[in-house]
Amino acid sequence: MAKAVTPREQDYSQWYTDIVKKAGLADHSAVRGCMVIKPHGFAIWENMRDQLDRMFKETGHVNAYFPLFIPKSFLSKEAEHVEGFAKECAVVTHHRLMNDPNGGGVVVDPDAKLEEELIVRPTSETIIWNTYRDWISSYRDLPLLINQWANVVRWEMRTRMFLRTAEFLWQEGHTAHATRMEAEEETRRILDLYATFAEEYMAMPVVKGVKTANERFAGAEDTYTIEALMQDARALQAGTSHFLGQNFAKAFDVTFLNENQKSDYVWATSWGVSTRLMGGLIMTHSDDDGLVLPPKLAPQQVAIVPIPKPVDVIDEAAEKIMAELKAAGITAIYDRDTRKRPGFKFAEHELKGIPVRIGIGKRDLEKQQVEIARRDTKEKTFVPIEGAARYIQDLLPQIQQQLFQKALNFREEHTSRVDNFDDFKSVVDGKGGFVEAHWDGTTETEVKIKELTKATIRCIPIDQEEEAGSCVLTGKPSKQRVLFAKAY
RNA sequence: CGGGGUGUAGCGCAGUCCGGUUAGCGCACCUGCUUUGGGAGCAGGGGGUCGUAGGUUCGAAUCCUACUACCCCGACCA
Repeated sequence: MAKAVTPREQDYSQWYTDIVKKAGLADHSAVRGCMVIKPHGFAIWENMRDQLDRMFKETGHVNAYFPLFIPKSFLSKEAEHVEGFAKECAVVTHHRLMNDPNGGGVVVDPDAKLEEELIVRPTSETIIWNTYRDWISSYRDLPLLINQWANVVRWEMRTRMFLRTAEFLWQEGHTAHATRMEAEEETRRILDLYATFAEEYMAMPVVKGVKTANERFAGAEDTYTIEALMQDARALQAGTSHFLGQNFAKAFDVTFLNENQKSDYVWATSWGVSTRLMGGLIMTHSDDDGLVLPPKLAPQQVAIVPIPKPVDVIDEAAEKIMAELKAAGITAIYDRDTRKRPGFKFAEHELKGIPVRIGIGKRDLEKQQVEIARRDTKEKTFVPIEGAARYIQDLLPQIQQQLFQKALNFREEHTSRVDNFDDFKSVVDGKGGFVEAHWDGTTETEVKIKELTKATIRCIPIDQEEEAGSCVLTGKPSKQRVLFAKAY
């Protein structure tokens, strides 16, 4: 029986870490703040990555790869950018080790000091724009639509698996355009792409919006975001798309000749999603029995379990269903390991989040039926063996849809509209979730609210009507509600 | 960087306050038999520089000092 999951207590963090470990997704590593992504976790990430990659390519983007190391001087060329990232950079200062003259192990060779220190990229804007300068000279070179899949390092003080690790995997898109409007369109196009991916593949509802100046990416003119709500009613920034204006073009002197033979700086965007999405996926759907995966991202969508153990007739039936599933484009495993008993396999597959299980026993075969169990609802049903593959083909999209709907219902139940500060505080401290409230538009008020409640402005939602009101803290006039929440 | 906690077998822990045979338990692992429709049972077995270094003591997992690693809570951030 699936237990209701409302792990709002302090042990939510432990619950989350347990699932990550027990489901075989990742582990703490020998290096502080870094994690080992295990095969099951990586397989899910690969599915996400492949789908995103397809979507990028469908919208005209191509992949490339830029260096891991960034000369220190590059980082300081864009003033806000360096200020945003300086505090969390790993720096390479030497290129050689030597045996410790005082005995023992090895030490850094002082003679191998680098003339210019190298930063391990926390993001690649600087080295990419330094490169783009040479790639762009004419409007015919534009737009330049490049994405890279890479790892980056941000030396965070506090880490959590997938949500915030010192090293993480991500994709970062960096585009150059001839006009402001084109770049703005690109920023929004990617935001929509991210939202589509989150909702249709991860079954994770998101709110699209704009960040306030205070929460904006270092060096951007506008930062767009998708914000999701986790099961402990805290918000997660799941992806960002930045309109960079001409900031980086100016910092790295990237100009082009337009059709009127006039030189101009290019307009830029950058955007990214990371392995943090894995954290979002886990925290959106999991229950006390482990991970729950949406069918579209599950490395294996179906697990077939022989009950109690594989014998010829069961093998035969399983192989037949496997072939039918494969023909329908459904991935399945037949778990005929004779060393584990059925109950163990059930629990193991549930822990790993495999969306559907087929149980085949001799008693079932006598009735020409198999048992089909859903991971998300734990419902079991018997279906005729002949129609099993067909049944699952219909079932998977239903599961996908219902996972989304369940998460959406949760979000709606945890979205509150408040008009005074007492209510604001009691909602933030109590049931949590998103709070729609008026804000006077100043950073000062935003910071004050954060100090008082720990809630931050997640975004100014895009798909929302304007509505006159007064700021929940200061009472000053406001044109639109913004979305507050405690966030990861 | 501040506050708290934990380092004992692959994993999870007890033992530490109050020092005293050979350091223990559960899971996992190995062998055998019996089992097998929701994480099998019984019997036997293997595996430990008790985080590191020093100190106190006849004797240290246990007491003292320093160091170190990791986890949790803050501040920072995708």
